Amino acid sequence: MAAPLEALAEYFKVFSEPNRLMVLEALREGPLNVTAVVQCTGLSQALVSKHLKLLTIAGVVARRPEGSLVFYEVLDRGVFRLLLAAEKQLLTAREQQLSALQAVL
Amino acid sequence: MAAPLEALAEYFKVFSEPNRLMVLEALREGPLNVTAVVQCTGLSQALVSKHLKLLTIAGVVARRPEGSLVFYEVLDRGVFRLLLAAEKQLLTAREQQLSALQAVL
DNA sequence: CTGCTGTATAACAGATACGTGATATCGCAA
DNA sequence: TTGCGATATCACGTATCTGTTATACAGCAG
Repeated sequence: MAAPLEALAEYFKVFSEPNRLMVLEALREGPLNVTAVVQCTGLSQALVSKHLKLLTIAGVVARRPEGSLVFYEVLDRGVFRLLLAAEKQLLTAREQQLSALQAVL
Repeated sequence: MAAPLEALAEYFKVFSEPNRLMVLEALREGPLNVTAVVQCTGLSQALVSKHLKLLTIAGVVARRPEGSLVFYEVLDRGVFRLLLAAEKQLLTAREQQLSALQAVL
């Protein structure tokens, strides 16, 4: 039933780099080719290519060559729900850090 | 509205190590002191201490000294929902990798 | 105080990940 | 074929992370 913790950890690692999240955000509104993502994010082409490859291997995005361009697309928009859930949980954590701090002061 | 991607990435990083997830799982059923977590997980005492410190800094668990023992407790059980959501999303990603593979074969 | 248990930290080695610059490859046009 | 734009990969330096060993520190018993 439970995926091994190693697999889960690896999946979390996919979203644990800011630039990779930036690439994902660029793809939020629809498929883009590499150059478009580069312009969207301001990252170097080589770096974008690497992150896109990782996201592809992780099964988060799909690679679709079209002529001389290569388009990438988010496969399941559920990842954005996951990002949102994490962000919400992050805020909760920050809140509780604060109240823990107040309990001390 | 949106937390900076850096903060979000850092939060994901918290859950991106198998041993840290193992420590979290050990705390699922309630507060434990360090030695109990060590026994639960089979990890070394120093390592458990490190991971617990990280989880504390991240605001995921709380540290509560009790006599000569130190108990750690998950602050918001919502993290377990997050873990579950991620696991589900991971399975979805695997599925779509498979169907993409079938589309090629 | 001394000693003991539990916990935290320091220092280190090894592994892993990131970003860059250069280069290779692909697809197409002429 | 050559040339060109788009994408991928290689090689490298650097930084970050992990786990271990050893040590330090805290709290309590005697």
